Amino acid sequence: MRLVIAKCQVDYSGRLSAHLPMATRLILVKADGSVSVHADDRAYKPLNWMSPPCTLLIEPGTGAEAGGDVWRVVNKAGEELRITLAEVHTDVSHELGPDPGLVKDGVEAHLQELLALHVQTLGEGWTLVRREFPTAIGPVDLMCRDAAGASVAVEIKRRGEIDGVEQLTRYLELLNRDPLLGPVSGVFAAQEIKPQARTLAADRGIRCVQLDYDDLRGIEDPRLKLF
Amino acid sequence: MRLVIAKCQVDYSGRLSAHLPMATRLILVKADGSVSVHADDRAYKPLNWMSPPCTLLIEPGTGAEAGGDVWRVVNKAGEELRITLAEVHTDVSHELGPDPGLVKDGVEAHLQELLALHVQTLGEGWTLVRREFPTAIGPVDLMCRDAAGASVAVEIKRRGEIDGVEQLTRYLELLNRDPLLGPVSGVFAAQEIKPQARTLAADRGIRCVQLDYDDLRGIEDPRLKLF
DNA sequence: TGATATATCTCGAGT
DNA sequence: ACTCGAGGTATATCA
Repeated sequence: MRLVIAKCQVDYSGRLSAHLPMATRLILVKADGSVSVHADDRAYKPLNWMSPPCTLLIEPGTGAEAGGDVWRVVNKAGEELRITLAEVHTDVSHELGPDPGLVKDGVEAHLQELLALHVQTLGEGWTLVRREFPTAIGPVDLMCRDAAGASVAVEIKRRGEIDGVEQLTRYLELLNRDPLLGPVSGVFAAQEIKPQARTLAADRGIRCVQLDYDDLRGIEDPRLKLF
Repeated sequence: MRLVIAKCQVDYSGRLSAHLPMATRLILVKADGSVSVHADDRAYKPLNWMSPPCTLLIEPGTGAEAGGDVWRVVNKAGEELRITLAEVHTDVSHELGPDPGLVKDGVEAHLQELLALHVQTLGEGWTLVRREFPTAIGPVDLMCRDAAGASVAVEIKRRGEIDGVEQLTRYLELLNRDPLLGPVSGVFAAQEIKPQARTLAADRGIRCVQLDYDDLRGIEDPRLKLF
């Protein structure tokens, strides 16, 4: 990893064109060859960048002025990030080695696990038929039966948006062509459901259920509640 | 901007939980108080971060060992990024000042502007009714009339994918419920149209038009072409 | 402030 | 190589 703080001008041409006028910024060159340019705000997003795989070519500046070099970062798609250096304030390098990587908890897969364990939160007397119930166009998150024994397809999202409703609609359309399954209704379950998604679901006769991750995780054996 | 290269362990708890085992990484502290942790790969995305507005509290390590400090970065929502330092290899600071900011060209908004100015590229004798034509589920990018006076809804994307076709389909379904507008047909216009999107559009009777940004920008007053 | 749409989205998994 | 889905998406715009 090489860290350069320098006055620079940056031009990107590729999927779009973007231009950064001359100013002092941080330039990050990583071991995989990628380059990013950061201002002194926003944690997440660089002002400009080139993702790996890409190649950095340094063209020495003409004459004696400090900086002056032009860095050209190019990738296979023909995109180019061109950095023109004017004054270099800092230039340090350090070998970091590979990173052991990130461990996450609380993503959609966990919601599915938890809800599979507690389908009764969707309705009294409901039972789980199976997780990842296969269809021709992909697996339904949960297939359940309600207290009356009717089939219910459940689509789970962390954030429920319109796309998720469309997805469940496609499943339901397909599943309802199978007379053996009988009529299949739908439940759209998410930690957060956008108004648009709610509206579309209502229009399609799909029930929306808001999930609480901590509640689901905290559900105790109901027998314990007798005491 | 403060740049620290250090062996560190990182834990995030907030919208989910995430953990990074002890390893050498770059820690970026920006002037707005935001903090990000980078490995030696991937230009764009930090391993972990806290977006502004947030507060950095440094708790001195116990005893004499180098590093040892614990950094706690918290925001108003109660999310916390906790960085435990073990060995500090580099620690430099530099004042960057505000950035003049990025100038972009070629995004969807520009395509919409240009196409609104040149609806005749969609068909001889076409006219623009209005941009951002409102419907109950959101605005249609362009509403036009063809040479025969029939309504046409135009959805514009930089990259045309299946979602865009679904979106236009929803608009068309809604618009065609309004007998005053008469039958409304659809045009899906994009710089690049994925085969899947093209197929779905054909299935729905939606015409696909591939846009060329440079062509659109370069269209001159037709009268000039007489000379 | 909340909702909505865009993004050089990025990134990973699966085909 | 391409597609699809998820993301602590982030970010800007608009009500």
